[in-house]
Amino acid sequence: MYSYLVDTADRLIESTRELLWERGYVGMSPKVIMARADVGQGSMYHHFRGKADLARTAIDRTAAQMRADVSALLDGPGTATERITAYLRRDRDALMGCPIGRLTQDPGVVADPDLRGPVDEMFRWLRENLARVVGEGRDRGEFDETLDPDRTAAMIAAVVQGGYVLAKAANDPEAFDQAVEGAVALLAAQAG
Amino acid sequence: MYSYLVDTADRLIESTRELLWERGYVGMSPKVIMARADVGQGSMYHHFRGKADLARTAIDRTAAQMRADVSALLDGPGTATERITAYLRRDRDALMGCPIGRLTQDPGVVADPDLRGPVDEMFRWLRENLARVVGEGRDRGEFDETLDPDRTAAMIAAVVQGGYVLAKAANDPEAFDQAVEGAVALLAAQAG
DNA sequence: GTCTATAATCTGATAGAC
DNA sequence: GTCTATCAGATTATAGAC
Repeated sequence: MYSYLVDTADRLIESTRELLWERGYVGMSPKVIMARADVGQGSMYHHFRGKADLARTAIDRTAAQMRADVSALLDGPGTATERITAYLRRDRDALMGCPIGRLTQDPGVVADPDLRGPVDEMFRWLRENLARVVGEGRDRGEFDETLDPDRTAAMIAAVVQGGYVLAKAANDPEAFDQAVEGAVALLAAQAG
Repeated sequence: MYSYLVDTADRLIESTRELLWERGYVGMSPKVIMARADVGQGSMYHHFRGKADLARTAIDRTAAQMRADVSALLDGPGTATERITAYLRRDRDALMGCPIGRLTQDPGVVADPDLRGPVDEMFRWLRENLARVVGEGRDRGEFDETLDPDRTAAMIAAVVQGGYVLAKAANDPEAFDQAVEGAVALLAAQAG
């Protein structure tokens, strides 16, 4: 796997990113990371200090990618309502869950400030950007004046993260869609 | 710990319940379960077949307790709006997260039908009951006729589960409250 | 940079004595 | 019912040769 990636460190990082998503920090081992990257033990400990170092690098890369993806939607064309709806309805594999959000349930991540830090920053950034768009919509008269941007932003982010939980529990992506559409409908009703 | 519990099996179950909540299935080991319960290895393998058996028993007990707690709120007094708000604002240690919801992020639970089953049933039950109350509120004129009970129920359950994710990411219970209050405000606006 | 060897500890059990 | 002994394999590295 990852044979298309020439760089050894790069293959290790991609392997770690996938495993963090699939199994979390406590659920993955250096051995499995190396096997998936097709990299020997000596190479791994040459490029990284260990499991935590690899995880930190992988989390940073995933967070950066997510910021770019979300920015494209929230700063794209359309009204505030349209951009928020685009974020909510964004194409997702609901059964995979959120590669950053799942880390909040991981005792190994929560216990290590170096690992929790990027997760914290990511959600802080997300909520700020959602709140900004909600505020824009409110100022343009799309939403009621009384709508609180911060709370609404937190609700939107929570519905997405919770939607993954429902989908995984039911082993059915439809549960995610139901939650998202429930939120879209309430926001639309509020706008009208 | 658990010295007040006379029964050995009971102490093992309580220990497992706590560890599943704190560390998840892949993050806990029989050794730690036994140490916390102050029970020897021989006793543990006498009462249970192993880690999975213990976890199954612990999850069932936690799910039963949660059903009772939620029923008390949803089937209690008050309008539909009041009961749903009571569920959303229910006293919680947001930084602890949901003892059932966190299991959906656990590869060891998701991979084992015996362990995922009770989690699936719990959320199915929760969504059905929330949908029933939303439906009652709609029929009584508390909510707009166009409000979809199933989607709204999924949204409510998702906001709670996602609220835990935000709180853990920020290491601050306030994030949970923000998400919940965002949902309460949207539901209230819908009612008006 | 990559390889193999080594190691202390943990994991999740089984076996059999008491 | 509870105890200790034992076990094969995983975990998370370090050491030193190549």
